[in-house]
Amino acid sequence: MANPAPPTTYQGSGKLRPEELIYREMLGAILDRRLEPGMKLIEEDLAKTFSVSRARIRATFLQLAHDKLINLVPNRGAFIAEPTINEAIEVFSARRMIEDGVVRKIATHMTPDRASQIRDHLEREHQAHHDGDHRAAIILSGEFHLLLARLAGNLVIEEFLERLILRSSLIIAMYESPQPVDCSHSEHETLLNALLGGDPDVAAAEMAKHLDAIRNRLQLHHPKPAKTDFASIFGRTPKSAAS
Amino acid sequence: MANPAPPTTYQGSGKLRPEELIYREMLGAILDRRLEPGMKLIEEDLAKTFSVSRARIRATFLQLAHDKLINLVPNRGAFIAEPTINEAIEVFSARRMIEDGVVRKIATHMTPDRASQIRDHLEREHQAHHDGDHRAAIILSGEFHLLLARLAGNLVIEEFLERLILRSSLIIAMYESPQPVDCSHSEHETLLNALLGGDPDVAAAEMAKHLDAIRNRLQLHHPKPAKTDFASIFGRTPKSAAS
DNA sequence: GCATGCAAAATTGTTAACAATCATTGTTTT
DNA sequence: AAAACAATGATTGTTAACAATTTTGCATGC
Repeated sequence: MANPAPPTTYQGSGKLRPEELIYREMLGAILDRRLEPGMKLIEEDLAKTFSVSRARIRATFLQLAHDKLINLVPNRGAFIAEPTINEAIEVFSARRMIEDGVVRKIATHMTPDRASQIRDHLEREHQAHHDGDHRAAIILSGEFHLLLARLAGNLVIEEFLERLILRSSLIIAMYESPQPVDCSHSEHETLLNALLGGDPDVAAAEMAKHLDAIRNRLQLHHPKPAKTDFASIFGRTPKSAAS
Repeated sequence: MANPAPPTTYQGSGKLRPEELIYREMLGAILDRRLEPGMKLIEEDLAKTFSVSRARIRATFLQLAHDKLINLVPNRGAFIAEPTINEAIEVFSARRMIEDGVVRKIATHMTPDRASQIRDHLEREHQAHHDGDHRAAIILSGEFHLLLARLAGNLVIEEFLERLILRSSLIIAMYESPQPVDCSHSEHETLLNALLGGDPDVAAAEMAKHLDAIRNRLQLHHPKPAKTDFASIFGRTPKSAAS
């Protein structure tokens, strides 16, 4: 009894809730490395910064933690995630698995409309490269993969891959080589050609090659110190420092 | 500066936080259909039921919403999710994609230890069937797929599939045929044999067949009314009723 | 000098009260 | 009678204060 009303509609349809806004704001800061891995996030400071209540910051933390972008430890607070090497490997391995299915589906169901959507995106990537807009290039590079997922026509996969791509971005930010990573925009063109070929095996192989290439560009050996590591800053080895 | 301490450890290691407990409690109620799709969840009632603050219920809602088990609509509250037919199709399609990769990996990397783990699980499924413990059988059936994901050795995939399986369970609860669904425990044995065969293509095909079989056992046409539908209860069609 | 223990400050976790919003019921108007 | 309108009650959203915990700084003793 007392079963009042059906929910009817979906939640966040039109306008952006402030909660979502803060999420994206922090996300951007993380990917820009203005917030470095391991850094502590103090609720009250953030609340004042964004002019919202602490409760909302708390809710945002839960979202970020669910996406593995921060670590939430009880009674201690929130910290920017520090993906381990093993985690990095697993994320890219997972993407290989997922995107394998994605490109296979697209390759066997290519249409002129889809092809032009991909081409349009590549054009934007090319433009960003030409303009030297490194940040935009990185973002567009991630969105390329997201576009493919969308074209595969499965919202579940699309949402999952979106989170994986965000995680990948954090990993890339944490492990990228000193010289800026080539955003592999030319590899995306190669991929489009493979997709147009229509052979799912070829397309899948190309995607696997691409993801491996991204991973291999990382320096998955010594993560950048990130946190205030005075030993490396001052070039001497501490006698009994932490860890 | 002021970058005090690294997070060091992972969050929920040993003991179960009350938050997690409430999540599982509600989850069980949803899968048991004690909480029916579309039903409204009132914060204060739940808070009193579990003897916690409303804030914690709120946090739990966020988790459940992230896993698509409830819908959160602003200013209106939380409702048990009512997966649409299209959503159901996409969830199973996504599982096909993921589990394709999973069984391929297992088939090509089978070891005696892994095989015996699977056999042990099948034994438990068999036991549940024999005991007529329907609820246990359903849970074990889901955990079979989760075990395969674990054996594939990728935590990212494992966690994602866990959520997908929970969603599947809600879908099954919502769309299952009047007579209880055969939990396909024999199909799992067929799958094990395919995995032991070592041919990834055969194993993948068997998994696809299995997932399709589950989906086909559903009645993806008329979702059970669930909510208080007086029109159907009293057997007459309202003149200008909703929808 | 280094470790240990204690006190103060900072931070998170929790609770309770208040404000805003929505659903329902009852009333009025056309 | 049907639709628009208004008042009530229930429920969510927000804020602020308080309690519990952790971290930090400092003093003490070895």
